[in-house]
Amino acid sequence: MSLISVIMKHNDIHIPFCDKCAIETDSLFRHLTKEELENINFEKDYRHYKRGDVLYQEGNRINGFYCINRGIIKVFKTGLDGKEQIIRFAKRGDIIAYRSVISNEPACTTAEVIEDCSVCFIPSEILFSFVKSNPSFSFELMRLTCHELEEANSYITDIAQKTVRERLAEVLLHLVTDFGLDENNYLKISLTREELANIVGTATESVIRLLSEFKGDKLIELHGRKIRITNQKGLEKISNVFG
Amino acid sequence: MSLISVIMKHNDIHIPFCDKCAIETDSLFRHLTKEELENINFEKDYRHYKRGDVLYQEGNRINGFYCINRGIIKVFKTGLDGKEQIIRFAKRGDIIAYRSVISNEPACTTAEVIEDCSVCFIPSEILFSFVKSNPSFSFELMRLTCHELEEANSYITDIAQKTVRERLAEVLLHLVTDFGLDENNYLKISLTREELANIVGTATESVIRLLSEFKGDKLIELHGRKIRITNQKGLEKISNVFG
DNA sequence: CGGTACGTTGAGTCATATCAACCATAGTGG
DNA sequence: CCACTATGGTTGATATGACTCAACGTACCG
Repeated sequence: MSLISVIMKHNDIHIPFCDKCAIETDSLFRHLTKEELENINFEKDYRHYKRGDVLYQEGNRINGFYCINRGIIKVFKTGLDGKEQIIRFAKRGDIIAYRSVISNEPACTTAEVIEDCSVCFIPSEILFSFVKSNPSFSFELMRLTCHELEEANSYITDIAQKTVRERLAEVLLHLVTDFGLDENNYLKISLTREELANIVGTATESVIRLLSEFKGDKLIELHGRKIRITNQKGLEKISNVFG
Repeated sequence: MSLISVIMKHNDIHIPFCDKCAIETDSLFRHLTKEELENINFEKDYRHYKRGDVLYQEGNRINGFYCINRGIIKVFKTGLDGKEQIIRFAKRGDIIAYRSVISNEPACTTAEVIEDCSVCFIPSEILFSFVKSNPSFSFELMRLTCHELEEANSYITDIAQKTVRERLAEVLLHLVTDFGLDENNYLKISLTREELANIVGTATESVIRLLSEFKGDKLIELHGRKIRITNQKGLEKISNVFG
């Protein structure tokens, strides 16, 4: 086996270059200068995590933020009786933990790996310096935050006013737009029933019952954790997204 | 009646100076330079609204944001069947609508006056120019947004996991911290039962029933819309704020 | 005086949570 | 290799929190 093929085979262990990654993922970092990107490249730490690993935990002080290169992470808050409420997911190109860095407070969420991840860890000071010195980066970060805020507010309205049934349909559709379907219309992300319940904000049993109801109505098919979307319009109708 | 006394009597109609106001309210604007404050002062528009007036409506394009000088505003989203979900309140020193300005999207909330207001309207361009040219202002605005985001996430967790009873107690406590109590322990803000329901995310009747239950348990007293907090510890216990 | 908005109470219903039992699968260790 | 355990999934029975609907009271306002 030649050296080249070894490199090719294990190319995921090679540290990705921020400038390349920024363009590919169309991430926030595309607003950085060449010098700034090189700066991150030099300062960052490339790390690998497996399903179930915790990147940081609610209450932890963190001294940097994460940019996801590969894999999927769930970000959740822990409520009463330790029940998780999943706030968001992060995938390639997304950054997490920046909120705690900006507000200089302990993390108010926990980040746990759902699909094996490679992430870049970037020290707080780098973020601070970019925010101070690069107005257009700063502006984009602000836009990103505003966008998340708007999503959070929408979700408050949903969760306060919609039924569990409607919310579950809506969550499935969100997963479709965020993670996409494969060639056979299977959702690319797979979650446990409990995780689904922790997004929707309901009991695991309720998710199970509603999923099999959707299945009975020929809206989806269930193959273990893989969910096939067979009637997206039907889900949209249930979810009430358009009033 | 002397000229002085006329001025004194009607001093609320005189346009407040941003530099004075920024210091008094300890608002975001304290991070602006003297020149920038003078710039706002020159460009801004001072407006008055009465209870029930709408500053801007969901879906509107807005070309500026508001800084509240006096009064109280509720900011809400309209859900299914037109039911309001109150997202936040704004009072003296708070700014609203900045999110839509930053993301350059139509407003995703409606702002309506709860207590007669005086507000300064500041054109979008001013905000943009400050964000671009004043990193410390920009940073503080980002912190503010992050703070709101964190609050929204907490509320999602609450609303998904707590009972209406717990949430109502929690909302009352939030109103205490945000608006305070007068010398007789009456909440300084008064809301209709429906408005309370639209914060908690429940039906008006449920709020009424629970309020009179709290009253029966000697936690509060009800005198029309005025609510007297007689046992704050009791409310804290019910609200489950400390696990 | 009638009208309108808000507040209150009661009765009935339903969606959803809770509790409990059971099955399937995979990993572990003796 | 098999019992053992843990985890996740499923189903049924039951309980109940909260919503809905409806009626009525109250207060203010022109």
